[in-house]
Amino acid sequence: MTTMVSDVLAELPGYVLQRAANAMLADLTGRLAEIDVRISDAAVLMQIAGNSDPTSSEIGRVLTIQRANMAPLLARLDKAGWIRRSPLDRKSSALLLTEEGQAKLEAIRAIITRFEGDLMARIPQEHRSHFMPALYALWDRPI
Amino acid sequence: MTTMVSDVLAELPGYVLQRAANAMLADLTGRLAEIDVRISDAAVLMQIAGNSDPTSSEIGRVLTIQRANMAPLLARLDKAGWIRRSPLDRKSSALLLTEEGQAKLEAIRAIITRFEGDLMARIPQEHRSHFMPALYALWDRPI
DNA sequence: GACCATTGCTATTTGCGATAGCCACGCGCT
DNA sequence: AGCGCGTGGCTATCGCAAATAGCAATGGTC
Repeated sequence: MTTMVSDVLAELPGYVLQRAANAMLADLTGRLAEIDVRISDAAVLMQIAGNSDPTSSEIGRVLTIQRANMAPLLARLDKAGWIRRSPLDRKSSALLLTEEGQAKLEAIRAIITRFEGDLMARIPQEHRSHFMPALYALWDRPI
Repeated sequence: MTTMVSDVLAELPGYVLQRAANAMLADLTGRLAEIDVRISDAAVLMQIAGNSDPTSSEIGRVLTIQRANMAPLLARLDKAGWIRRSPLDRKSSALLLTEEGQAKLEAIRAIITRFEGDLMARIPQEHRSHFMPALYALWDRPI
């Protein structure tokens, strides 16, 4: 008995969205694992690099990661030697990439660029230009 | 100082896909919570209803849920009185919906139907018909 | 009848997110 | 200047989904 069971959910948009996101995530997770980076690491490093003197809370706000969850994440990045904190006042610190962090970031960027290219390439070209606009419509972006 | 930090990842398709999926998931989770159902519950119940005498492993295979993770999930559904097991042989059992399970399923279907409608409605109509085909291209469907 | 894959399960771990609570600091208000 | 509210950074803990390892027993195949 092979698979007499059919996926009756396969035509539900929400379900298919979830499956697609999962497949994408698994792929990217695997690619980043080869340089010992998690997706959340990559996201935070890229946000730090792309903004000037961001604080932990600010990064958390853009990425929708709560302060409480930023703490251990940043601790890992710190321990890995990729970021460092530079006090802005007695309360908050700016996050900065170290030399090692910059190097790691370049490796990450290379992987991401290739990954996003591969991703879009999988979408038949007649649908490709509609992909991002459709997704934006579903993402409740906080401004 | 409001939010001087911009989301530099916002143009990456994979990232936006993930954000859209998250928004969708959060919405559906909330709607199903009102009838005390989790998304995974709903998925399993719908698969059981849509196939004849499926076993736990078969359902797990279509939904990509490992056997080990099916066990506690089914235990919950069983405890809730929504499913029951009918032995096929001494090794496997067919999963069946109870009366209560059928009733719950109807409530689930109502919510899902509405949800999927709302979801598609958010997508500007010029992109709408491209949505599912694009996602299918990303989902490595196991036949 | 023997062997091997499969079934259903327990137990444990990891990743990610959410909640609650803490202390200290800054900022705006009067 | 002083007060108080909101915020920043953090610890600790929980929930959920998924993954791994291992196990006993069965079914199917040769």
